[in-house]
Amino acid sequence: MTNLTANTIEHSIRNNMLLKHGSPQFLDKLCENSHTFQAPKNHMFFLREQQAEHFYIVLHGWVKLFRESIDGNQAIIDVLTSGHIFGESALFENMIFPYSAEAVESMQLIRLPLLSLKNEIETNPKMSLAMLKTMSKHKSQKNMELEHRTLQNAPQRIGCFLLKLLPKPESKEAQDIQLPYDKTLVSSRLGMQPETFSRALSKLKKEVNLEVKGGTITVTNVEKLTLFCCSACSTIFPCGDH
Amino acid sequence: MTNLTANTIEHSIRNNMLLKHGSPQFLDKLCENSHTFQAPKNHMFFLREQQAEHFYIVLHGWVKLFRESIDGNQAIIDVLTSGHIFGESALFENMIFPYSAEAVESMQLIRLPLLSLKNEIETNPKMSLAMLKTMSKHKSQKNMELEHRTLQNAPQRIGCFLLKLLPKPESKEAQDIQLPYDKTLVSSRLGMQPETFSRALSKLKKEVNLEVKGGTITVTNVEKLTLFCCSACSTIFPCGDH
DNA sequence: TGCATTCTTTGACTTTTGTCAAAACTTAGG
DNA sequence: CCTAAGTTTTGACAAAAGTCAAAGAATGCA
Repeated sequence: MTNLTANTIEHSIRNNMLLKHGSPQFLDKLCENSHTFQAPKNHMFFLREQQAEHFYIVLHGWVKLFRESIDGNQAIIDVLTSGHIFGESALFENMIFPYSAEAVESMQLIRLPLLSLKNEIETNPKMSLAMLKTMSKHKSQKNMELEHRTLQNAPQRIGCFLLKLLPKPESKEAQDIQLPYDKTLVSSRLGMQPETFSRALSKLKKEVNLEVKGGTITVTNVEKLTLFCCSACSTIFPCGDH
Repeated sequence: MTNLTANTIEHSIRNNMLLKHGSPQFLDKLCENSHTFQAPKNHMFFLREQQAEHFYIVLHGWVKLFRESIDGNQAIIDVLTSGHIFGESALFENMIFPYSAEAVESMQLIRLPLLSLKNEIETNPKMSLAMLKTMSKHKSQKNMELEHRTLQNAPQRIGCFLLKLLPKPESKEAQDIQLPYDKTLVSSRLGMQPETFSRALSKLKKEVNLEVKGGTITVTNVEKLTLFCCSACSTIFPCGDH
């Protein structure tokens, strides 16, 4: 686990994909008002509909962002790890969180004041352009996901998920993948039941020669996997959907 | 059909939800460089992957935005009508259109230079904030759609689609709805086959007492419809997903 | 180390959605 | 007014995904 010196924390703030575009004063203030902490597994950072005062940077571990239906089902919106921020969406939703956020495992984070970010976006054109870029990426990822739900079946969606985890996306040689979180969460991230996931993975395994041992998956034939998944899709891997 | 005086065209540009936040000079230039035209049914405005030079405002009629998979299936991204713009997404995708656009029926539009918009967003903070707002709305709509695909079945998705078309969303009295485009397109907009749509609509009809006559649907019991659809969802109608 | 908890897989079955073919219905043009 | 083309519905069946229950694995903690 990361050793949390003041330096690594500042680094995470100042080098964040989005935040780094802020003014020096903004970044200084942000660092000053940051609160670093450890959250245990299943910790709820906030609930949907709640008034938003902070946003978060993940230092270590995984968070899931989700919504719950009236009759008690969950829809996973995203699952994030180191370097990613969450909660910032409330900025554009009247300072109300549009999703709930829960720690998937014990994790380290930085909590930051949302109002500072709001102010910086509204007053620093560079920052609003950076936000625009970030948001646009999110949007096109959502479009991609929707396309996947429409055109791909369960084994194909799993294959696509695996492709994005390849350590060497460009290489065609056999590669090992480690599932980043448990299979139950992967399945709901992909919008299917755990049982469906399990069976679909077996099917995929036979279809494209995977070796599965727990959360470790060896892709023997990257090309075969790519063909299997991407033929149902509008782009062929590597497709920028990362 | 609208009578296309120079006035109505300028009005559509200057009062567009996004564009109206531009500077006077920008709007003047935009009006100057606008090209208004009529497109026949099935006209392709552009194809995905194509270099983008223009974006469009719909004056009349419906466009569909979509992608096509390698093996020939379509995923509908959106279906838009009067007042909406399309093609502008290329701005954030290296000036490459991320979807194809086709006229659903004979329609009227304005074609505008994308570079002007790009420049305005990059130099006018007000405009970039307006773009941010627009984009954020799109993003949260996509999240909503994804939630629907995850949690709702076919009849519920149709019901939800109908709710958004209610002339008096707040009122609970019986109301007539006119489907805005043909059922085949509605079904693919909702991510299902036409046959599934047809059967799911019959089911919905029985379940919540609809009267269906062609493209005209009478909702007798708004509350019942709401309950039927929204119980699978994280918010109850009217849910801001418009 | 060993138990308890949680995760994952499997089996049997149901429900939902898709597919293909044909019939019924609409609609626009001639 | 009638035909031709396109849209919508229906039937029969197939495939995909969900459900429920139970058995197997893996994991963490005491």
